[in-house]
Amino acid sequence: MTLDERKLQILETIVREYIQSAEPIGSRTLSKNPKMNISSATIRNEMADLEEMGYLYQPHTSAGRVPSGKAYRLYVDKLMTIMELGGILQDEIKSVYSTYMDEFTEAIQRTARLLSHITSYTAFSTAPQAKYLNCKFIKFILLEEMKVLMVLVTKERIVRNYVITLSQPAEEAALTAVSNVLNICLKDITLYELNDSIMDKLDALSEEERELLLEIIPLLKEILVEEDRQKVYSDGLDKIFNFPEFADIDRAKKFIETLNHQTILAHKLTENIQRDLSIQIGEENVEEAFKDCSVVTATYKIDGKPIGTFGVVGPTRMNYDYVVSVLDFLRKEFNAHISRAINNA
Amino acid sequence: MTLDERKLQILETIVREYIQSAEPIGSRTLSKNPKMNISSATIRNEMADLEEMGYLYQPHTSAGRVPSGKAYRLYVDKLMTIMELGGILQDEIKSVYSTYMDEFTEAIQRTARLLSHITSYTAFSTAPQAKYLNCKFIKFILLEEMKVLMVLVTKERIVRNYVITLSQPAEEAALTAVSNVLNICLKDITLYELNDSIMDKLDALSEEERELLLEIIPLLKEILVEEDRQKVYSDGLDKIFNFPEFADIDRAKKFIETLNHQTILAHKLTENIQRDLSIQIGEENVEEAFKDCSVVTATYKIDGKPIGTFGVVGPTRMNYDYVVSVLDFLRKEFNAHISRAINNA
DNA sequence: GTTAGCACTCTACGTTGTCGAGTGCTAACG
DNA sequence: CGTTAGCACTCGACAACGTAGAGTGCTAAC
Repeated sequence: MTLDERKLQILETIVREYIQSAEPIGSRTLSKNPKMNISSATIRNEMADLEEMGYLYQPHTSAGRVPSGKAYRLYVDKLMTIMELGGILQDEIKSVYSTYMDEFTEAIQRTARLLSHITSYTAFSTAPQAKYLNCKFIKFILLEEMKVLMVLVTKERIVRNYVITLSQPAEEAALTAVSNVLNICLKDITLYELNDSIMDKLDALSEEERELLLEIIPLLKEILVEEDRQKVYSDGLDKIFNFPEFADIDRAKKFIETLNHQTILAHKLTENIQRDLSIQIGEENVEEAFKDCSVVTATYKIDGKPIGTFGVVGPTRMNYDYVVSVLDFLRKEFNAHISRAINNA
Repeated sequence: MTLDERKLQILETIVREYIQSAEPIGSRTLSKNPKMNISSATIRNEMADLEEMGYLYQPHTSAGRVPSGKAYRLYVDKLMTIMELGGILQDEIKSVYSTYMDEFTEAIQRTARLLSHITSYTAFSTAPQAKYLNCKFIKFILLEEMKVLMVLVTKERIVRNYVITLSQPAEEAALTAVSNVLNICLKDITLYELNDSIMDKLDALSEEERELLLEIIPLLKEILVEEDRQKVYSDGLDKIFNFPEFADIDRAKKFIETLNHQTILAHKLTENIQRDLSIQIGEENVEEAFKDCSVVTATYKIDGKPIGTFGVVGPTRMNYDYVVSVLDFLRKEFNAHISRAINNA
């Protein structure tokens, strides 16, 4: 059996209507649709075929049909149309990014809020992974004899602080010397790329300074690992309650639980960081709580390199056309915003 | 009618049992309680009195009785006993604070997690209010010609960064001079107390430096206001689903919505910051979503001054004895932890 | 190949009846 | 006079039952 033109059209209509109504679609309802000028009996036959092919299923005998994950996948891959966002919406998004944001973190948090607001789904965003960030410079501030505050500023204007505990007292001057060496080595590379080339520079340092540097380098690497437990910001957790499929309290509980689990979420959001847009539908999600959800994410980039993501999660019955359109627009706006921020610098 | 000894005992038993079972308590059930050696008929009479006095009510005619807010209030004020925590629990709490935490923010976030974990209620904690923090020092780092990164370190070992945009280019040396003046003026006082005394020091500065300082001071004050939109960390949002009174999806939605509202929450948590422990029961809460919840908060202090809070929220049918015991212990441990951190410095 | 018609299925929903827990009232008891 | 046993009554929870309506699959006719 093949998916001919008519079957496709029927399937598309079912998906569209079901996304709207959340109610199983029956043959009679469908035949009333102005686009359909075939009888309900014919549609019944076609629907039976589509069910056999795995695109539809019935919650129970004598109910209408509901699209399966396979149907949504087909819809998303072949039938969906990305539309241009309305001017008002475009303006709203742009205005968020027009007020200049000094703090990158703030921009990424606001993006989650904006996203949830305009899509009415639960949204989230991830802070950039440390390994992808380009150092601008490192500065050390002596807090106490054995404690040093390291301030790390990246090209993307992300500021991070780390308190480092040393094994022996350090002096202000030595710290300055060490930071100078580090700043030269790290110029325009990521912390991740910091390699042994730094050893060449050791000659310029005094014995004491060298020891200090050798103590600090492993700590830098440690921070990297630490940081990979990535921060995730979410917004609109309550939005999930607007969907009848989550009226069941157990399901809602599982959902909220999972969304509060930073580690799971961080992994979920970055597994497709290589793609500009990624859509995962129902069973395609490995996480138990997302098996009846769809997750759509977009990747943001710096200098063409993907460094973080944002996205929404909602029922599989998601308004994919709209969500994808919004995410694609937002992705471009956000990239533009970052690049403005960096080049302004 | 007066609350005699027997009425009190009956009321106490009802509260205790209802907290356990979440089911209305009937006279027969109560008469079976070993502590009660009066018949169910007598209890019925007493219950009728207690209802008339406003301590109990019936969900419907032929149901048992349920404690009112007034009953919980009486229970909490007069009948409850704070117990000593079990040794294992004490150890668990202490171990969290024994690993030295460099970042204050981390400690406060972990406290929320710990609290939710050991009480099984939704927990939260607030970061300290900027106005209560004691400056240790301020440092400026020149990012670009017109942009300065201000690093603020407090005695409590809280590190904050702010990017400041200047009206005209600044030089490294001028920034150092300005930070020196500020560091002297702010020594051991809070940002909030920063007053005009600073004007006396202006003589020591060059014209250029003076202008810079005058530009930075208002920004400092602005940060103060900004910061008063206080950060709140929460944990165990999903815990609320464990209570049958929140099985209703609308109620759960309202709850999650409110808990995601930083501003409301921040206000809620700090309104009783002057008290070591505060308990708000049901209708005593002004927030709509908390009208059938109880909120218990504890205040943490530095040098005897209250600077922030943490606490839990759950159904009015809350295990007050346990929660208060935990919060009181945690409060003391946390205070001790902070004071260790500061004095170690 | 398409459609009308029909018997069939299953859920949602309202009705009805029963059970049990709990109450208030009254009368009797110590 | 406070306490208690007894009794009639109330009400929600729950199961059983019946009906309405939406939808299906199959068959026969177009």
